[in-house]
Amino acid sequence: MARGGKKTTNTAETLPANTRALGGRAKITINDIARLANVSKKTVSRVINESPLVRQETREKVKAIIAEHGYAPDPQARALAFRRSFLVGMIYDNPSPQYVVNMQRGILDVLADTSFQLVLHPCERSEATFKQKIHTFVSQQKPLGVILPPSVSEDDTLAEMFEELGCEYVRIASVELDAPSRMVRTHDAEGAAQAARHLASLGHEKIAHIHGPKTFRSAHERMAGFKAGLKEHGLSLRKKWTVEGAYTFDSGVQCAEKLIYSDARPTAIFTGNDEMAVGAYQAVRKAGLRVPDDISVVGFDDTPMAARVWPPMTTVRLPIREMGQAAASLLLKEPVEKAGSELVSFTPEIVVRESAASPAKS
Amino acid sequence: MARGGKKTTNTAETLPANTRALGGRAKITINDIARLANVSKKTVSRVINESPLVRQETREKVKAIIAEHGYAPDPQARALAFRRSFLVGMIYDNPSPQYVVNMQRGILDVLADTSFQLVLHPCERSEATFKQKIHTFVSQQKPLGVILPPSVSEDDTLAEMFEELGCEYVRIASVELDAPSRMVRTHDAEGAAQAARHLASLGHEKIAHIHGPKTFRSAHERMAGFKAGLKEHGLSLRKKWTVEGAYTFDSGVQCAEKLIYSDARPTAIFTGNDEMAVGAYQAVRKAGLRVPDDISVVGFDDTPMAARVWPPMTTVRLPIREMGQAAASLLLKEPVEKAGSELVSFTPEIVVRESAASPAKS
DNA sequence: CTGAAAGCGCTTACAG
DNA sequence: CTGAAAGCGCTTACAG
Repeated sequence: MARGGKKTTNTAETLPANTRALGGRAKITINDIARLANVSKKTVSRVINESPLVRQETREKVKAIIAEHGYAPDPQARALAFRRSFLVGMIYDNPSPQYVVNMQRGILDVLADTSFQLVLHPCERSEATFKQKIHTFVSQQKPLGVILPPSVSEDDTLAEMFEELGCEYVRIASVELDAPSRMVRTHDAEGAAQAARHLASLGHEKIAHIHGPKTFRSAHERMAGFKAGLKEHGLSLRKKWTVEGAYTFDSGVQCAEKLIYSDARPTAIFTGNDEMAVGAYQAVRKAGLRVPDDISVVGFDDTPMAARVWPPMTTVRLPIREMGQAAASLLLKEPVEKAGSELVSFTPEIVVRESAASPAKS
Repeated sequence: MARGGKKTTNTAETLPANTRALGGRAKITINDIARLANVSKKTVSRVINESPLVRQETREKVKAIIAEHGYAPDPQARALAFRRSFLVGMIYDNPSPQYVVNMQRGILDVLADTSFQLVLHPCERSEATFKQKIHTFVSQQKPLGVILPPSVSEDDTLAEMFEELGCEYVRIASVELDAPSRMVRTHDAEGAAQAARHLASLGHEKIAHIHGPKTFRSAHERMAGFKAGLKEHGLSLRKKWTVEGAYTFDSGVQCAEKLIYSDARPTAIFTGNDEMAVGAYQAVRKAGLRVPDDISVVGFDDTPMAARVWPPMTTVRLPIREMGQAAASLLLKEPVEKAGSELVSFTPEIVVRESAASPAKS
């Protein structure tokens, strides 16, 4: 048995002092495993990285010793040698906390049993240093990949930057912006069309829409789908009933108030997301009116909040957590496996609760 | 000028091929800075790490060259040499998404302009592998430190584990569990007492409390404070009006229904957190009753949701984001600086909105 | 105050 | 299928 370390002058007693971690017991390394298995560290490395170039027998022997000693390779050392860390970044500017937390959960579901960690990188597209900060983040941390929910996902120049930096990415968006292996697509237009059909079939004609910011592609998609749905019923979205919000609660309140206090008050409002829908609820109530008796409200996303407000909100469900899972799965798969596979996509579906009813006869 | 690299046989033209990152331009390293500044790499290292053992003149020269070339040391290489990464972990089991997202924001506020990254580590205290997973996370990733919101923060054996692993930690809790340098303390009892005083002064006598799970110290603190507040007004919390929830919306609905359909219906409910308060709203409405006309509801936390429900909720505000900031600041400060400083603490304050009113005369 | 040597724990590139 | 050498980009430990 080759028991000699590289420093043959060190006795077994003097070695541990060098190898003890801060306050911990001596940490086992690839060298220990190699010595115990009577192979080179390179072979251990091959086993760790699942290289096919290892004899079955050798592989099993090494694996057994790894398991026996509970050895796990050091992520920092691997990162340095690989020039790539074991981190997955989530880069986001979405203002809805529910959206953010659900997506995190989805990603974490997939990362849970891997050696990858989720690192958060919030940002502001309006900041001048927006891209530079992301560039610094990626070139410093060298994550395996990044996951981009809207609206960050919609920025093509950002995608090019990741490409140049050799960083994998998955874009979650309502438009097919990239190769299938880099996309999780949501059919927002179809979801919005369902909302339109629902309101139209309840008998509404005075229908308003509070859409998200123009900088979000989803805002355009949802509006377009909504218009298409109305058209099927011979209706159209009037300009005076089309208001731009910011996907935030406060903007929902303000936009809904604009509609409520206009000369021609609509009987139904479809909002670009649930946050704004809850804002609309607030405005309706402040005005002494009721949902849905006086004004019907339909949201988008089906965040947990939608079922918790009163009346429970009719909204279009986007499976955000599952989308996060899908994005993380795409990132972790080998390029070979996902090549040729079709696009991963999700079609939202309307969840009918109690915030939309037939308009009062007036 | 010493222009020779270590491989003097390489010409300037052949070097870049070795030093190019995946798809990127040649990356500048500590060796380049050392060569350009005409000092050893060790001296550059000293400047990076702000060692006082560098002559002012030398320091400035090196700093200028670092700035000129936009050099930033490689975090993975530093982590390997330091045996400590540039990550900050947030280890949490709090079921409230709003709480989680607000705390993340607070932490990120502080980490934003540093070289530290926030890594998420959700967990389940009920799982058998709970501690083992955290142990693996910490010993693998070697974060600079971890931030522990309740209820993870309340586990003393966990704190000991971090100590043994040589990992810094900050515990956010409603009880003084640790040294001031490792604690962000919240005076939950005082906040709950304010809720009690408020309800008592409105004239309520039949007052119920839906508290959080017994595994959360905050649940005990809030209940104790609430009882103390009631006592000041000659009131006491009756056992039949004391129900244990799980800090979740659903448990709030169930517990409130138990109270509503009991023989003796209370006129006011104080819940251990806002999630459960919103659940109580739901139960009240399902029963055909109104908040606050039939039953007053007071929450705890003042998450964004509290102001968005109808009627806007009276609740006890805990500055969660600021608590996250405080915890991150504690973690990043040098041990010397924070030693001797007093305990960082936050006292919650009641926010009076519209969900609590005087009970109807019956 | 400064530097040359050795090392952190892995992988790449090369050779057999 | 396997291994010895060199290297990833930093810091520690030691010497001056």
